[in-house]
Amino acid sequence: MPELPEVETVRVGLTQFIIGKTIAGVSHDWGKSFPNAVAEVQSFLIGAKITAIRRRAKVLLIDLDTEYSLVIHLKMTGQMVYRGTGEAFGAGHPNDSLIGVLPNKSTRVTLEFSDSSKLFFNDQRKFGWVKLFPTLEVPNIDFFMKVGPEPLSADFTQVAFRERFLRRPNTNIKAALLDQRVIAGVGNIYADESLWGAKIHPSTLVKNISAQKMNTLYAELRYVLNLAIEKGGSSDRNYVNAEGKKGNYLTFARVFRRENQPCPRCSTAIIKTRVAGRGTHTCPKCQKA
DNA sequence: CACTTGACCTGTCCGC
DNA sequence: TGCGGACAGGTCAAGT
Repeated sequence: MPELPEVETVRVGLTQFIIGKTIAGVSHDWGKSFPNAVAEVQSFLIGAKITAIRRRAKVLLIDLDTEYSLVIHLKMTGQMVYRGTGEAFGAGHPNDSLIGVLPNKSTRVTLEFSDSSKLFFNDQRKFGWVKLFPTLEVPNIDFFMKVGPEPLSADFTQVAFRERFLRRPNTNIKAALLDQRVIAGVGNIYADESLWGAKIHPSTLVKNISAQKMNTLYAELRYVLNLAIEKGGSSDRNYVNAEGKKGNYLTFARVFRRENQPCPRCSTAIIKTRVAGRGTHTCPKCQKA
């Protein structure tokens, strides 16, 4: 799913549902989805109470009072779906039409809490994972050592934005936006949406983009990320929030998944091409190569 | 070193 | 209706 706005939406939902709960049981059916040893899980997870839910880049962190944290990456198709005490886990649940009976064939990890409510990690493509780390070691995970700044943090300025990108002058701007070491949290949807907003062609080399255009991109990126959070993220296929509900951003999208539809600015038909190895949506008139 | 491609998986859609 | 191929929100490792 899951770019910054989707993971943030899940974080807010989980904060509402599972803070203060005690983990009573864990099960998983796919080693790569939850690679920690069983003994480790027993020692540091069972009986632990959830103290906080955090997000960094596209990664979700569930902090426990054992000073361990669950570190979760949803990759392309991951879901974290909560079902409360007294809610049906299958037939009868209000979200059945979307998610259906849980666990389902995509469920890789299930956490059961002491009040019998449950949290399901579903992941059709099995790229995602849940790992257990000592909370203090989380910042030392290789990914976190390399990842760039949060684009929505209050102290992330347009000057800092330009400086980060100028470290990759010979890369095309789309690849640079997707590179988590440059800035955190941007994926294919919001890369395309923000480049359309700034009228920049995705293949343009970073060094050939003016400071003024980069300032516009900074503003457009923050605009689309904030709007997407407000709309509960984008549900292109699998993404759902902690309640199992879809996000609404794509009804507002200007180019993503809108090939052959009119550009909202100039009515030219949106085209789909391939840039940086990814499906890429542009207006051929507004975004000149 | 910087940049690109393939691999990791399952499922769906599209053309023949 | 079946089958092969391309493609899907993300990262890594390996290749050039």
